[in-house]
Formats: sequence, C-alpha cells, structure tokens
Amino acid sequence: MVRAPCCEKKGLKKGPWTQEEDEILISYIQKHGHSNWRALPKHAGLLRCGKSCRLRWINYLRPDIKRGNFTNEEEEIIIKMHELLGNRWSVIAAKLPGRTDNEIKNVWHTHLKKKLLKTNSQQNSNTIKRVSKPKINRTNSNSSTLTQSSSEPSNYFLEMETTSSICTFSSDFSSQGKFMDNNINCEEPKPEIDESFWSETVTDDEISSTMLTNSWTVSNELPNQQYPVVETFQNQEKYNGFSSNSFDDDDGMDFWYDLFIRSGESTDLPEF
DNA sequence: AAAAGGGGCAACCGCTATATG
DNA sequence: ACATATAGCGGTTGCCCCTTT
Repeated sequence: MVRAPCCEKKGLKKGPWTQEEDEILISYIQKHGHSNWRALPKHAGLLRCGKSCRLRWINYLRPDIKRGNFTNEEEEIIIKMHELLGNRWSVIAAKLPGRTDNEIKNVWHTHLKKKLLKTNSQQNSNTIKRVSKPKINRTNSNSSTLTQSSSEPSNYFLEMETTSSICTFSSDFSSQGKFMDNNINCEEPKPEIDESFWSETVTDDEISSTMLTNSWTVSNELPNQQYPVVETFQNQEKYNGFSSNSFDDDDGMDFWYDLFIRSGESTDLPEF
C-alpha cells in the first residue's frame, strides 16, 4: 500500500513554526487534548498536517520538555543504552524524562559519537580480543532454574577465552534474588577490554537454552569498566522472545536498564 | 567586512506497527 | 482475514548561526 505524504495537500504549510501557530496548538491541546492528530489541525484552525502538529508538540511544546544542555549523567546513560540497544532512540528517551527521541538522536550524532570515538581510540592501544563465545553457567546449591527458590546464594558467570588469558566474569545474587556484586577473575595483569569485545550476538539456540535453564546472561558490567557482557537483547525479536516468556516489555527494559546502567546497586530480579 | 565552511537542531519523509471497521 | 487509517519511529534534510579565513 502506497500512501501519499500527509502534507502533500495544497495549502498546507511546511517549515519552521511561528509563535502564533505554537500558541494556537498549545491552546487547542490544553482544551481538547490530542486524541486524533490528523483531525486536530482542521479543528484548531492550523494550516498544518497532523503529523507536523504531533512532532511540534512532542519535540518542542509539551510542558514537560526539559531545555538546556545534557548533563554528564544523561550523556553517560545515552552512551550506555546506545551500546546496549543501538539506535532505539525512543526507548533511550523513555529513560531520560523531559528529553525527546529527536533531541537524543541529534545529541548522539553531533556530540556523543565523536566523544566515544575519541575515547575508544585512546583505549585501543591496550586491549585484548575475545577468541571464544561466552559460556553461560550458573552455580548454586541444588536448583537448576530460577523458578525454584533456592535457599543459598547463586552465582551466574560467563567464561571465555581471550587472546591473552582465560577470564571469568560473574554476578552474584543473594538467596532472595538480590543482585549483589560483579566479579572479574583473570590472569594477571587484568587486561583492558574494548567495546568490540562483547559485540558477538548470541544465537537463538543459545537464547532458548538460556531461557530453559534461566541461566541468563546477567554478568553485566566490569568493575570500573562499564561494558555490557552480551548483547543478547539488542535484537528486538530476541528480546521479545525472552520477555514474552517471562515478563512484559516494560519490566524487561527496566530490568536490563537496572542491570546495565546502575551497576553496583541492589537490583530485584524479576519473578518467573 | 564579506564569503565560505561547518555544526547544531528543528522539521520533514518514508516506513512499520498498531488500531479499527 | 483483510483493507484502510492513524500513530510512532528512525533516517535524512535543510536552514540558521557561529567561526574561520
């Protein structure tokens, strides 16, 4: 199905919005809301298409829009979430109240991408490469799945061979399922690890088996070096496959967000 | 002082996802 | 089940403004 662009109708205005148009749009939405964007401009008396009105409202006129430069904390969140999710700007924006996907996208392309390139080029002189896929393992007293409540602490860990050593990255959980700590054990000296180290995607089979055993890939960050361990859920389809069997999208996103972004804090595990 | 170049950002375009009849 | 309408998303464009030459 091919549909004509919505602003193609003659007489509809394009380009930058005037103050007068903004005022009309704000006034209309305050009185009537925006249940139907396509019909809105006609009812409000604006010579714009609904799409243009929606964009103007969401990206600029909404009362909860945060103005001004991004803080370092916000930039860090964007960088880490982009590492994890890719160009899923709306998902990233959902974690930054008052910021829009468009704004984040712009900041990424104009500032953060360059910043990251600079940082990476500085790190590349002292890095190692992964040579094997991570093996996902879980140790605890007796249970093999999280559906069973264990009376003893659990430890989930990834093991992989690198060009210089065998490293094990692990996350500890209390018997109540509270995230406790991350660990890294390597032959000395502890190597620097660059971004690409983690980039290999886990296969569907591996995910299935991970789901079956619930030995998920939760080893999330290294001490002092915040890189996601496995980008299993960067692929939306795979992510959905996981969430549909365990918890809903929002829960899932919040869970991974907590694990990846807020390392070191106690994090409740989802219930299965 | 004027022109050229580049960066930043608002807005548009085209596509997909979802809702509805 | 299908067709169509609408909302939403991400890529891209183009204008404005600042800096450099």
